Amino acid sequence: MKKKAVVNNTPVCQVRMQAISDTMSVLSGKWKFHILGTLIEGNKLGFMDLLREVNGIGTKMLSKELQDLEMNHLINRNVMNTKPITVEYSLTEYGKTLAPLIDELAKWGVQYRQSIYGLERD
Amino acid sequence: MKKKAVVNNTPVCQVRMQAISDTMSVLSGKWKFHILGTLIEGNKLGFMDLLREVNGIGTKMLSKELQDLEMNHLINRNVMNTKPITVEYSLTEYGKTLAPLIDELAKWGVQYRQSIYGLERD
DNA sequence: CAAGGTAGTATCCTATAGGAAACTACTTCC
DNA sequence: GGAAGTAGTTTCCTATAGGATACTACCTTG
Repeated sequence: MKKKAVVNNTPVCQVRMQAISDTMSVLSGKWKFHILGTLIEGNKLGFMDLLREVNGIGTKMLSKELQDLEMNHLINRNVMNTKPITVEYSLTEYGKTLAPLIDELAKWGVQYRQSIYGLERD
Repeated sequence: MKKKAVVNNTPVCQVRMQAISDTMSVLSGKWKFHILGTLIEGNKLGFMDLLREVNGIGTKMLSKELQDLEMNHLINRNVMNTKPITVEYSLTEYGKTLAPLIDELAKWGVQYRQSIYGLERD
């Protein structure tokens, strides 16, 4: 009897693995989830707003990550016609489809922290 | 009027950002989602099974990531009492709580790919 | 005209994530 | 006894992610 694949090498399973890679490559790096998470809460935010809200990020990374997200049509960059020029970053409609994923991420993190500090059942 | 935080610096918002960081640190790296995703499908898998199923991973990375996951109580490592010694990796009950998150990740990836290759609405 | 706000760029540097390949150690099959 | 399977470990190497810092450029306010 020849050794068969243990799980599925059916299309559906290949697709699943591919899909995980895709999502990870779009949301790669240390900051994208934070930025998106902040924009979900904040609706429309300027560059300096995000710099303040996203704890620990610097201008270089913020600038670069915002460009990445914009290129993938997850956020809008709107240069406003104000006296000191301001820029409004916001989620696109498409970017909003990430909300369930990010909520799930946050939900699990909350419950993870509880499982460690709440009850030391080790 | 003093400049106030634009979003919320309320506890709930701090907690959310913290939670995202927590989840990301537990699931950091290139492979953890793939490994967990495979174990969700495969139930119980050996080292070589995982090496075959997780496309592109090498022994060093697989070994290291499995150790990480085990340390965080997300997977079990069971050395079986077989003739050529085998090891069974499986999700812990706690690890299974990641299923919704990973499903969400995969779901979004599938729909992302469709949005690119399906309809070129650029 | 200096200070402070807006929104970034540019440069330099380093820690580390992760790949490739070789190697251990044990067993069973042919 | 050599090949092939189990499950890893070790070493060496490099690309790059990301931090710190300084800088541009424009506008407003005192």
